[in-house]
Amino acid sequence: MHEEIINWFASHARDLPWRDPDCSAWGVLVSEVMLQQTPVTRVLPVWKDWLLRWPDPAALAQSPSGEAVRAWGRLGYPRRALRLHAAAALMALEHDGEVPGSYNELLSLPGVGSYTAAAVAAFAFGRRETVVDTNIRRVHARLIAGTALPAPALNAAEIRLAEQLLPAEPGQSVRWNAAVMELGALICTARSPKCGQCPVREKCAWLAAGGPAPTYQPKGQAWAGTDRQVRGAVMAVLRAAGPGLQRGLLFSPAAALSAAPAPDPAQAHDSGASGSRAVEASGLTPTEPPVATELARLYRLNAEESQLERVITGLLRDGLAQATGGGGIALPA
DNA sequence: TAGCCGTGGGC
DNA sequence: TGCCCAAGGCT
Repeated sequence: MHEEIINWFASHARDLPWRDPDCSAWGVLVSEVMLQQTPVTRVLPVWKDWLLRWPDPAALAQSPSGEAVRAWGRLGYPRRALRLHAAAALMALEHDGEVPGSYNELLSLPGVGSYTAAAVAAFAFGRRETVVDTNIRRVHARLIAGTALPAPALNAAEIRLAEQLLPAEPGQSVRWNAAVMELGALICTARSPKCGQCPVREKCAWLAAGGPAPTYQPKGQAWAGTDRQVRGAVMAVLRAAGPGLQRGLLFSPAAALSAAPAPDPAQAHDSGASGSRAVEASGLTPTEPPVATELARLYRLNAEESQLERVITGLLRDGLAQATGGGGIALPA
């Protein structure tokens, strides 16, 4: 089983820049943090820009945290950018500007949990670590346990299984971790697995059992109308705006209506500029076209003032508002 | 531990 | 069209 999966990996692995032997440990760490809950295709361009701009932890630590949040763009979960910046500052201060190589040192960095610590120790430093991510959990569930999906939450039995399956030799253990993860990402996928292309389909307990359905219903996350949706829209405004964003702009329906881009897609390219003029005309504050566009997106959500207040409080609590220069939105209008 | 935290592509 | 899901971490 190990040989078949590792051989499959040798011929089918994606050519990803953070897998290049010349990629720095910093590059690996940045990739792992960006890849937390975010697909590879969306990470790639941001990762490349990020490493060109900040080739090592010290470089990032010397930039304001808001720059990290803006460079993060629309990858999602922007607190990751803040934590990566904090991790860079900590590495500059306590690790001589280097990414530490041990699991425990990595685990102590903000935004680095058990998965990321193990992955960086393994993939950047060649260590023998038990890496357990969602792909590996799913492959183990099917191949070994014979179930369609892993348990709703990671448990001790899964970790023990992963430890038992990990090859003893460090180099082989690294390849095994990467190979099982890649198998889960490309073949043994959550939705419609490509069992016909699987190198270990003959050994799969789930297939042998006839591919039984999941025994529980994964609960989806609500989105429309939630604080998360509003928070994302406010964050987009904060990223687009420079320091000094006016609180009133976030709450004003007048600015909302006038800043709204034309619904006609043919005129959509013009929406930013016209929105900007409209916002300026509303007398609230001078602003930039991208700000007007993001304001318009926020207003179309029709959030109640109480919801906006709650979301802004959360962004202040997390430090995201201050980092982007929008700390002033805490003040009364 | 369960709930929260963004975003957009694919089915 | 919605809904599902993606190399999780933190509280």
